[in-house]
Formats: sequence, structure tokens, C-alpha cells
Amino acid sequence: MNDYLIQILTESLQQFDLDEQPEIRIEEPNLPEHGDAATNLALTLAKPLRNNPRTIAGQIVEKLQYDENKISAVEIAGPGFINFRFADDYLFEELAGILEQGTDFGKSDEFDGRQVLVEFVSANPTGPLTVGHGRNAVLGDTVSRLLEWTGAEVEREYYFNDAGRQMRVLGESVRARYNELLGKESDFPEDGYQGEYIRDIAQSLVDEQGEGLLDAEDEKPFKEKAEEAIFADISQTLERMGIKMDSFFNEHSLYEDGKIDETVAKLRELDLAYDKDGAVWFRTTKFGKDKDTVLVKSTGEPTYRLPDIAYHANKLDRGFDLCVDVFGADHIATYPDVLSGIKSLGYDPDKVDVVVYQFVTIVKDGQPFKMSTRKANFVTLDELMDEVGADVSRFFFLMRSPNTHLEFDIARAKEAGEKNPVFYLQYAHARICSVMRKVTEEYDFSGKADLSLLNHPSEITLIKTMNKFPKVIAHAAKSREPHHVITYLNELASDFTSFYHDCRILGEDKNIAHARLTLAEAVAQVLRNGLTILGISAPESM
RNA sequence: GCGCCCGUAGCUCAACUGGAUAGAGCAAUUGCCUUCUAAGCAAUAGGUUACAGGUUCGAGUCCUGUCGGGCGUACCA
Repeated sequence: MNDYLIQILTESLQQFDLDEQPEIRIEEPNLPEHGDAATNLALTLAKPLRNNPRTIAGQIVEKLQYDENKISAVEIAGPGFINFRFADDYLFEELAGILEQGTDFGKSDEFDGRQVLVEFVSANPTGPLTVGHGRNAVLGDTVSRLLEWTGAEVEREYYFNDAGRQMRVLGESVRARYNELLGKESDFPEDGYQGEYIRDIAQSLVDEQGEGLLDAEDEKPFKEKAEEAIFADISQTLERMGIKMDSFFNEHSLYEDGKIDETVAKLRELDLAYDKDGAVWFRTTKFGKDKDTVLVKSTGEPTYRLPDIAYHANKLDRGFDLCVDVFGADHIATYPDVLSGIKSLGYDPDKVDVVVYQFVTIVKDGQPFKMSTRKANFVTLDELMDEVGADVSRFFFLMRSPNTHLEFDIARAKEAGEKNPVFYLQYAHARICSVMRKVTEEYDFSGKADLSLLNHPSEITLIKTMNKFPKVIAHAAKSREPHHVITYLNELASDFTSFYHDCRILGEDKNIAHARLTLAEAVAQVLRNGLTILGISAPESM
């Protein structure tokens, strides 16, 4: 419809002597009196044409030729908006289209054929995933789903590093617990991981190896065991949330294939890297920073920035058209350096895009809950799902814009009723399924329903709301903001329940019942498609 | 100090990226179950969009400044 409006408006614009074609934007008015679609075209033309917007709007409308099967009215309103009203026939056609498209309704070709890598979670295996990782994981997965719905081919990747200091400390922590379990002296590392899971891992080592590791040369066997156990745990947690990674990328491989050294060498060639005080520095002052940044410490160990640059170069080498990174606001500082780095190396930084999300605050018993992985004072994702389930968890992580702090009120999420917004959507779906079951017992429909019988305001509103779905998905995908889908589904569910209360199906005349049932089926389809994108189930009964 | 993000109803948050009278949910008040799920519907109340300027036909949205909050600002990730 948008394309059609733009087309007829463009034709009408030919009456003017314009230097360049203005961009025509169609928007949806927030008041129903203002029609179904509107354009501010006349307002933007006021300046170049040096005329009053209302006069221009009049001239545009005067010459406008439109199909009355699609548009029933065109009005000029306010300062010079042109408002369009859709014809009912057009709406009925669209409604029939929704059912024809079925599980594909909402898909578009916005990102058609593009190869996209979405990197997310990327937590080092030092402990169970926490609620903070949860937001990351669900955002990454849902952004992936959105991109898939808009035509992209998506690979989900998990980036990790099992070679750094964190992992060494992890190994030492396990070793200390292991010794402890065997009644030996242990010096638990000062900044060690204190969680109970460390003891469990140590215990399994005792079970498997007995005292065999007491005189191990270093922490390596402990580290390896921990990594294995923790990764198994992480994968299981992700699976529970409906997340399946396509690839795991170990930072270590960048050292093995020489990419780290290569990156430094290239930066040196460009005079963007230099030695000072035994370290290698990245000339970030060239990119507008007030300080240069260390790439390789004097110990010879790179800082995280260097592998990050090499890793992104690697992603682009693999031929992806777009690389999306999902990370928390605390990592934002490295992002400009990575972009500067890959740009210097000759890659297109526009192909890298970042979803930054703000922190999650868990509210337990009305009190904010401070978390720290090392001190083992956290809420794990598994604990969260034990409490509220995967559907509710996903929904809560997605319902806010990534850019805003997320307050996760466990008590509220646990209420299976009114206060919990997830159920509102699922309930609407379950209700439709229930009606469908009952109606098909009572009636015997054959052929297609006569949709022109739908003329109640609630019915018309519902159809219009459904028609917005593909646009919402495309917008959410482009902006990488899944919360738009939730906002939309709430509106749809709300419009449906109004319809449900205003218009009965069971007990009505057969033809009306058939038309309304068809409408309800379409709503169920859209709800299902939307929930599928969010990774939330659509139960048939509750 | 500097950089990034944010400040919208009592609370948690939207607002199609500059459009018309700023919207939902929760909490509050009031109606509605012998009829397809009341996990619901309808209605009322709640606002100087932190503050002060500016840009223009038009600002919650853009620019400047002030105040308040979060996160960075490590040879930690």
C-alpha cells in the first residue's frame, strides 16, 4: 500500500517544476480521524515551492488519480497533511492474503540474500550464565530471528577465550577445592571463583581420578575439566532458552594461525602501532582519542583489543555482508577502537554493527539485587528459568528497548496472571484456538467466507492492525530492536480481545460466524508468527 | 576532568527516528460473568516530556548550557 501511495503521489508531483524529487514518506496517524495513512509531503514542499502548505496539498490532491477499490477517501487536514482512508475491499483482500501466506506472513526481503554473522553471549566459560548474559543471549537470538524473517542468512556465533588470566584463576580455584576435598592444604586464590559450582567440578574430578591429580604440575587439568563442565552447563542453559549456536569461535585460533601477529605487523606498517615502555601501542589518538591504547602488554600478552580487531577482520574475511555484535554497555569503550582497527586494515566498518544493551537489575522482594560472578552472588539464568520459565524470561528480556536499563521484577514475572504481560498474548492465542475448536463442532463451513460481512468497527480495526505486522518486523529488524514486536503484539492482542467481547462467533448466523472465524484464524496466525520471532510458545489452551 | 547512554503519569516503560490532541501496563476509583476462557472488557483519574535557551511551518525527538543518574575512562575482559 505504501508503494502504491508513493507511486500515485509521485505522478501528481509532476505538475510541479521541481529540481529534485522529494522523498515521500507515508506515516500512520495516531488518531483514527486522520485516516489510515498520511503524508507530510505538502509541508516539506512549502519551502522549495514558496507556497502555503495547504494550497500545495490542494494541488496535489486535485491531480491525484487513485483506485477507489483501494482508497475510499483523501482529505487535507491540519497544516497541510494529506490523509488517506483505505477502502474496505482492500482490507478484505489483505485479510485473505494473511491466511494464504500463513507462517510466512510478516516476512520481507529487506535483507534478502545477505549473509549476516550475529555474535552474542560470548561469555568466557568461568561460570554459569547469569541474568546479565540472559539479556545478551535473548537479544542476539531474537535479532537473528528478525534478520532471518527479513531475508538474511544468519550465522549465530559464540566467541570465547580459554587462554587468559580468568581461566587460569578458574583452574586454580578448582585445584584448591580439589585439594580441600581430599583433606589437603589448599591456598584458595585471592581473586578465585567462590561459587558452589567450583566445588561440584572438583568433586567430579575426585570421583573420576581419585587422588591422582594431587601432584599435578599445574592447574591445566583442573582448568580443562572446568571448561568442559561449564561449557556443557552453558549450552544446556542456552538450549533451554531456545538458543542454538551455529559456531563457537575460540580466540586462541587467532594466535595459532598467526592472525594476531599479522594484525600487529600491518598496523606497524601503517605507522598505527609502535613500541614504548616494552609494550606495543595503538595510535588511537589518530582517531580522535586523547590517549593511545596498549595492544600488547610488556609481558607479551595482548590486551583484548588486539584479538578483537583480528577477530572482526576474520569475520569479514569469511565474506559476511554484515556483522552484528551484541554486548553490554560496559564494553562500549572498545568498539571505536575495533572499528578504527579494521578500517585501517582496509575493511568497511559499516559492515559492523553493534547492539549495545544496558544492564539488568534484578528486583527480588521489591529490592534491587547486586550481582558479581566472582563472589558467587548472582542469579543464574537457570535459576531464573526455574522460577519463571523460558517464555517469561525471554519476554522480559525483550520487552524493553536495549538502550534502557531493564528492571526484571521476579515477583511480577512469577505471577501467572494479570500482572504478567506474557500471558496476555498467549491467552489471546489460546482463546482463539478454543473458539475454533467449538465453532467447528457447531458449524459446517464450506468454501470461502464472505469477508465483506465484516463491518463492525472492532473487526475493521483488527484487520488494519494485522496489516501493519510486516512493517513492524522490518522496522524491528533494521533497528535491531525486538521490543517493537512486543509493543505491536500487545496492541494486536488488545484489539482482538475487544473484538472478542464485541462480536460473537458462536450462535451467529452461519455466514457471519464463518467470516468472523476467518478473521480470528488470521489473528491467531499473526500472533503465532510474532511469538515465533520472539522465541515464545503459542499454546493452544491454557 | 573527559567520553558514551539516559532523564516522559505515583511505579515500569512506548512513541514509526522532526509531525496533528505524548500512549500502554501496573497501582487507584467505577461498572460488567445463566451466552465462544473474567488470565478478560468498558470507563474515570493521573503530564509544563528534569531545567533554561536555540534551530523552523512544527521539538519528547536536533543544537548549546545547567542539574541528576548509569557505564566507561587499566599494560582487567
